[in-house]
Amino acid sequence: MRVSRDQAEKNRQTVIDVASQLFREHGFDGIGLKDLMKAAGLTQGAFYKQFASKDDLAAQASKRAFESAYRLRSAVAAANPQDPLAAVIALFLSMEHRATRMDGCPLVALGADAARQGPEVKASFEAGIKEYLENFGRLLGEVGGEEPSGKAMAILSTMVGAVLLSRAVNDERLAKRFLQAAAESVMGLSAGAVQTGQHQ
Amino acid sequence: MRVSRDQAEKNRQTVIDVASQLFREHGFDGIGLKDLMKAAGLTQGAFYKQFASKDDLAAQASKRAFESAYRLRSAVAAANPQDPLAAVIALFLSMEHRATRMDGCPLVALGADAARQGPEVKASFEAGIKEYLENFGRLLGEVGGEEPSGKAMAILSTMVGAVLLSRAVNDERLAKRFLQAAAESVMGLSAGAVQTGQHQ
DNA sequence: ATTATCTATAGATCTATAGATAATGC
DNA sequence: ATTATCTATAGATCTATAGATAATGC
Repeated sequence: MRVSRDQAEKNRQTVIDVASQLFREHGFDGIGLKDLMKAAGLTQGAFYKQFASKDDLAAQASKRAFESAYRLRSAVAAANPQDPLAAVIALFLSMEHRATRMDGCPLVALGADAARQGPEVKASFEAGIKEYLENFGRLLGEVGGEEPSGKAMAILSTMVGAVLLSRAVNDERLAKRFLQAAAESVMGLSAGAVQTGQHQ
Repeated sequence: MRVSRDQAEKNRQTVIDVASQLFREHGFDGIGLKDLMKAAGLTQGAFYKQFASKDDLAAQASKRAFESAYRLRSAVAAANPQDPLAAVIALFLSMEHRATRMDGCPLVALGADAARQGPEVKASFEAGIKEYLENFGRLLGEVGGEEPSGKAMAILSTMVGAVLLSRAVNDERLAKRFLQAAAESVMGLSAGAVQTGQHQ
């Protein structure tokens, strides 16, 4: 029954990965520990050797979700050196992003849930939001001031709101128009940004 | 024990009102029927004479939440005939709105939850979103075309995202800056709107 | 000897239903 | 006679814990 420490650590990472997806899909309250552990290939009994509580897992899974969102943005930016910001915006405001809650932005999927959670989860979200803002600031060609810029905050707000609203309506045409309207608005906001061809 | 039909109908309305607030506060999965009925001054047993299921109540409570949001927008617009749009925007992007989830915009509080709910709840949200867009279209001075305008969609997306993000961070200063950045961006988008002094 | 995972379970809570009760509505 | 609400409960599920098991790590 017992596995090696190496394997135990791998199992723990799998639980966090799986939880980061299933929480985004069902909400923090929409899935139980039994189903989470089963999806990770374990039983519920193993949970409390790995995590202090469901809240603890929620905080770690949130952090993980922001990490994979960051990795995806970086990869897309690197693949489009001529206009990395436009590429990141297009990815965020795509119908594919709307369709894949499980792998999408945690702010859209869990932002409202996070506002109701304990301090651990909220800390993960606050850090994730600041990372988004720094990231956008750099893509906008801003010098790395310590304060996030209003422009970055407006862009993030618009994109998060648009994907949220596009998911809340069944009408696919309306959903698409939300994403397009946000894209136009955000591209307008980012116009005038220095195009250095550099990113990260 | 039995009450008059009049009183029974009043009780039903109270349940819907209370649920529209408590769902916004705790999420659809964050509060049970027992607590909802208790908050309405009844016991859980009375629930199923009034509603078909929790989903049914969720759909009706969502509709009610959009109605009271609409009433509030109308009142604020009527009280500020010189610039009703600016007044509605200022209300939406206020720290008071951020603080009162229970009485605030259902899109911010429950938009992500709604995307995971059944068709009844989603229908309430779709109708509520279309109402917001028509409302903003009129305030922008647009003639009432059948299609919501991209401008109205961008404004709604930005405001919903900004309040959502402002609630997800603990840092009050950052929260305020999100709202301010969104206000500036949205006022820029709405510039050029016809100022007729008429509303509704 | 230690420990990662398992099965089993405690105790609380969830949605939904059943039957009793007491007031309304005819 | 009808029925709105109550108490009580069924059956499922939730988080968390306890103790058994079997493999690792020393």
